[in-house]
Amino acid sequence: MKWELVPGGDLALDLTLQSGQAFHWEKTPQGYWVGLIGEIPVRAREDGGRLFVNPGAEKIAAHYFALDHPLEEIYAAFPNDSQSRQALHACRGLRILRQPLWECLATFITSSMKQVAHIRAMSLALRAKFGTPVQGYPQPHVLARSDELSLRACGLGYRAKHLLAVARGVEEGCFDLEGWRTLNTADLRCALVGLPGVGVKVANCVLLFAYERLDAVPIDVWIGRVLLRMRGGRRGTASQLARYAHRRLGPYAGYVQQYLFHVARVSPKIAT
DNA sequence: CGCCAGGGTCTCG
DNA sequence: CGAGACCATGGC
Repeated sequence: MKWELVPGGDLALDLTLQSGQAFHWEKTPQGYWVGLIGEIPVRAREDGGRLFVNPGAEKIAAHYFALDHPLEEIYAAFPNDSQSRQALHACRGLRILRQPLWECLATFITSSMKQVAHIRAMSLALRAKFGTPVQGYPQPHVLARSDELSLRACGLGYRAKHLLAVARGVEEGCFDLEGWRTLNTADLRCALVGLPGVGVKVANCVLLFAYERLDAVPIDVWIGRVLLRMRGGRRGTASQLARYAHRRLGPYAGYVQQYLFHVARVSPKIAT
């Protein structure tokens, strides 16, 4: 099997693909990952922090895995508390992906009140039922011509209505996901929150994982617990927690959040 | 069986 | 504005 080295280093591929950003990658018994970047089939493996992919996929992989993110600068901006430092130590090389807009938005619309394994199951079911021959994430126009019952058959439950409505809005041109790239983060968040089934949390996931807004902080139940501990047990409203996270976690708050999230989720019992 | 999950929306005070 | 009910599904 042929492999090409992708220039750039310091990538922890397992952590990156297991940290609840993208849900369709699969690790083979041979130890490499297979998946799709958009519609392009890609296999990838990591050795000593360096990324190797199938010939021809170097460019798209470098972009998707964000090998250009300045990790040392990001780490220098990490907050200096024990939780953040421990998370950094445990997750060094974990990168925030640059995902295609639609599939990121769609998968996180289906994510509400679901565990990571369930989100993966729904994503795979949608790809199998509606996807292209290579089972890329079904495009908006495909879902737009479907119906709520067919989406529910993929395990979406009440989320089916939201996904269908957003797919139809994108297809009709009401929701210009690509055009919204030029908006500043606050305006972009407002635009996303205007979509059915998209609240602040899902909007921040899409801001962070697809729109390259590395200061966006999705606050789910796990990060909520982390912030609760950071605040010494003091609770707060959603907007209070958001302000606190932004101030406390710094200019790359989204990166810090992802490291904290992964550590909390993988080893929930370890209290620091 | 009860509890929980990378929540959003609507209603009521 | 803030709290609570409700929404489906699957794993444990």
